[in-house]
Amino acid sequence: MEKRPITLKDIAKALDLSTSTVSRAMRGHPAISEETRKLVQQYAEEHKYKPNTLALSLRTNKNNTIGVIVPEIVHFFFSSVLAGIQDEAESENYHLLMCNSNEMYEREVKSVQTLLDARVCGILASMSKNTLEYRHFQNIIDDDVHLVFFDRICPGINTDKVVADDYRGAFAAVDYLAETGCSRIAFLGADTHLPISNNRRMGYEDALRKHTLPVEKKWIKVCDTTDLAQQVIPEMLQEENRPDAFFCINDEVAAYCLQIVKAAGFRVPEDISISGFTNAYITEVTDPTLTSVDQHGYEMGREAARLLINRIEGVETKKGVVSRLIKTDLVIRQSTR
Amino acid sequence: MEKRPITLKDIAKALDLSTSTVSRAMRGHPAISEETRKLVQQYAEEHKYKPNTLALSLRTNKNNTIGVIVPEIVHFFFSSVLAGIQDEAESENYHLLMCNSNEMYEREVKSVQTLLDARVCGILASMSKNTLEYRHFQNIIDDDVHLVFFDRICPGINTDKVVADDYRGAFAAVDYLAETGCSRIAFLGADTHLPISNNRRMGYEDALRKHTLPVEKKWIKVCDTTDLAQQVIPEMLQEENRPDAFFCINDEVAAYCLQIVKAAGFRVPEDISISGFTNAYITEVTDPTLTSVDQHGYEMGREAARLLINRIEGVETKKGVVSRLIKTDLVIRQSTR
DNA sequence: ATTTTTTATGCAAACGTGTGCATAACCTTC
DNA sequence: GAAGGTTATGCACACGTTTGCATAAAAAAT
Repeated sequence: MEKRPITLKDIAKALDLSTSTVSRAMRGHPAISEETRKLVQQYAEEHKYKPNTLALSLRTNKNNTIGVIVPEIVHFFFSSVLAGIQDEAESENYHLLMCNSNEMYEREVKSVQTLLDARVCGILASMSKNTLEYRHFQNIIDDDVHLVFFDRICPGINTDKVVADDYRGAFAAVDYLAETGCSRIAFLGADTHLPISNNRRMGYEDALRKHTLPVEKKWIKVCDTTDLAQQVIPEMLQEENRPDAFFCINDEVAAYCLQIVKAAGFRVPEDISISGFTNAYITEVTDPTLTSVDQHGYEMGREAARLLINRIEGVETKKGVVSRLIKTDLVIRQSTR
Repeated sequence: MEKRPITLKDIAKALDLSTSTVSRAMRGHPAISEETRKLVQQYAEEHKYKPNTLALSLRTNKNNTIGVIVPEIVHFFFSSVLAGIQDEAESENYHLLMCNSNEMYEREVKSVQTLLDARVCGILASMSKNTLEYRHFQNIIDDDVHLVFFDRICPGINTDKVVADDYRGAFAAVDYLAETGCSRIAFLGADTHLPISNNRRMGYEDALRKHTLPVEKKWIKVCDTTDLAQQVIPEMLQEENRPDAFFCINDEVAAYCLQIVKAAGFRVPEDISISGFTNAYITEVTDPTLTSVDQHGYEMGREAARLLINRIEGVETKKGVVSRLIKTDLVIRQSTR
């Protein structure tokens, strides 16, 4: 009844050879005669021999698996990154162990534990929003497991990272807004401890300065969820000196911003311009369609996976930290003039 | 330099015991004295002993890993399912090995191979659109690996499945369209060999019959991508007897349909009603927002994972095929009257 | 005091591979 | 024909666990 898969030992017994000979024959060791090599390989082929990866892993202490921790799965950007990681890993014959922190610190810690217990060769991680304690990430490094951060890097940990060029993306978008006549440009960002938000804000501010526009505190808000959008944006619209453009940290906020602005009776882009960030699918279905900054998540995923694999296999030998920057591209649609 | 993780053997040596005793002490075997048990467990705790899962897997021939094959990752519905699978697997201490067929038959076959080679305990799969040959799925069963299909089931393979109640979802949507005064309701579906499409079409037809509306061939089209939408919908709008409602197989097509219909000068929902399927994120950002049928992807993922794990652990003992139906819910928004 | 039972521990094999070393057989060379 | 070289194969162990069986020591029963 039980159909046990065929092993090297079985082949050895059947062909009256030792397992070592069979093992060597399979991997084309030079000290094996052409004759027996063919014999063994043919027999293996016929009986559909599959090396037991578990045994192999135990032997070599390498399981060819890399772990991924994302803060969210149902998310255009992160799923794009995941797709890139997946493709790169697959082409290099690595398996993918996926964990989802769900933007919760505790689950992030647990995910790290899970991956270390599974003895992965390396970990790709994007930090949860509310993670302020970094001990668990340090544990990875202390265990001599390679670690590469992508997008949401961890400021307290000194390790390789792949990030989008947030500064230039933000600069390009705000520069465009200013050039098309907007002068009161609001920045809807995330918590200041997140580098992605800070970098974009610097791009935003520098673009304003380039056009000699003032950097006003009241136009810079933490507003990175749709809930916050419902709360923050209406208030801003009611001020005597309301913004004439919104540069949003992500496309969801931008889409909600668009709805709120329209509902308040303003025309987009004639009265108010709006730009998002990510260039997610939804930018094409709003009315008007949304201008956004493409983050190239797929490429970021590929790049991060490649870097990690290079580290694992010793191809990347740089002693210090390797930082890769993924270019960002402004995609102009109808929500800006 | 090399920081080798501590093993049972190390503990044994340090405490001058045999590895077997240490092993038993760790797992609370009754034939071990309270004294040594505490001694061992404390030492293990202090030295942060972690059982080597690879060795364990080899020993028990179970690696506590389940494989998932999805046709697409950057996809609201599939990523929702993935999130559900992930949560359920994690709570049952199973790892997740993820594969992405990218709607390509060849990659699907390769993914199955990958997962079988990795010796997963079971596989969750949703079929690629253009898969017509089922040999690779049969291989899974022949290898005595558990297999559960979700959503896009494979008609030729006799195994457990979890699907949405497509029939009732479609029925509810079309019923609603008819009740709100639509009488020329178009069905934009997928290829007929996909059960999800057929089931929805049956729901569509039955709802029409309930309202004694004719089932017209010319209003039933294969149109499941945005590319096809651009091509099919304008033609339908130009006919003398144009549809006054579109029931679309997914929300992307519905969103594009909405754009096309609006661009052609029709009002939604006054002139033409539109309903999607899935209840993805985009339904809330279009203008008007989109009526859709919620497929509860997350629940489907959880249910599928639970069923698979029950099979693996022998909890689910039913001899034949287990079929689970996930309820669907019509969510009414502004694109219908 | 001897036998039986109980209790706690160790030995050795197993899971499927890979590899250093030994060895046997064959071939070359003088 | 013996020494040395080459070629092909096998032995034994290692990776880290678990587990059936044997066994030593202690306790209980006769």
